[in-house]
Amino acid sequence: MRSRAAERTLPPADEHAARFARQREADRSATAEDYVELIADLLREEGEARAVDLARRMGVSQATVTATIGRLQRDGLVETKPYRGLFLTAAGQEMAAIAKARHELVVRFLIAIGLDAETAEEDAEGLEHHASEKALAAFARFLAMREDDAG
Amino acid sequence: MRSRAAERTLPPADEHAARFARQREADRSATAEDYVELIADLLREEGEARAVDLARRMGVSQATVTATIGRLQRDGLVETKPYRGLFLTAAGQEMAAIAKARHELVVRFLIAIGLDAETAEEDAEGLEHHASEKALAAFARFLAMREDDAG
DNA sequence: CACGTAACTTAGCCTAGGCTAAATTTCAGA
DNA sequence: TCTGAAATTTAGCCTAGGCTAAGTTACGTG
Ligand SMILES: [Mn+2]
Ligand SMILES: [Mn+2]
Ligand SMILES: [Mn+2]
Ligand SMILES: [Mn+2]
Repeated sequence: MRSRAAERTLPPADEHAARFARQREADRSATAEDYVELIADLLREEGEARAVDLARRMGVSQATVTATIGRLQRDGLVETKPYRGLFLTAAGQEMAAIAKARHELVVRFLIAIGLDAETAEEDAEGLEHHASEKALAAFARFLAMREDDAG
Repeated sequence: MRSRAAERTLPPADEHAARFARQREADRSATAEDYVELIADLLREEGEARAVDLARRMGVSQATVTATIGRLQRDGLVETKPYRGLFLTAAGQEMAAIAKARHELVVRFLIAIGLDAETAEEDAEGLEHHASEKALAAFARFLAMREDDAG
């Protein structure tokens, strides 16, 4: 009988720990992903990506942007020409493309299950960093299936 | 014609910033949620919640657990009787209940859209902290609808 | 009952990512 | 060309959340 495992037991400790470790890993890469995605968007839509605009759009001080950009440079994702705005390395462009594709997939999926567009965008900004490849594939399948029905 | 807004424009800066701010807020509360949820699980399933077990299951050192518990105590979520394990305050129990319900809703939803149980658990550990109330409601609707179909 | 081990805490360190205030640099307009 | 405002950087600070190593404390067992 047991309706919906209310007495779900705890997983093995090491497996449990691995889940949290994966989550911490995702948290660490989230900032880099958001920054390179934003830089790519600004380059495409405004022609240049300035630190001021990053600060404004991230809701953060310019000093914070400078520090973060320093880390992104150290990690080979961003290049700067002093007082000339920001550019993405090949690695940065690749990360941005992946981040953007993932972001848009998550948004479309959330809208498909009934969220309004603005909430979908808000939630996607966080959710995108924690969805595994398998989850993204499931989202894509769901969207594809839905299009078939509409076909 | 335009198939799927490839030229999606950037949102207003303040709205954009608000999304990131919300995400940072969610990140800040994630640790507390995971800890109180785990403490509640351990209390229920093992009868007590020891710091050692938290460390093992979180994949973190005992010193880290001590420090984190200190913050949770400061924030009125946890109580400790020295060398007697951990307990939740009323606020802690409430947060744990909400976290657990949300966790399970996310897991069920992920399974419903085609994820295997283990991946669902892994992803839920991160996703749960970034799904808005509206998103959770959409997940619940989806599950309810699915049960109707099966009915 | 004492004593070794496990549990816990403390001390000291680190990084990411926030902040403000104070330089510094660039650039456009008078 | 000069000069002031805007953009950027630097300096100095903070918290969360990690770590290791070195104490302390409690407890079960011989
Ligand atoms: Mn994001
Ligand atoms: Mn994004
Ligand atoms: Mn979690
Ligand atoms: Mn959880």
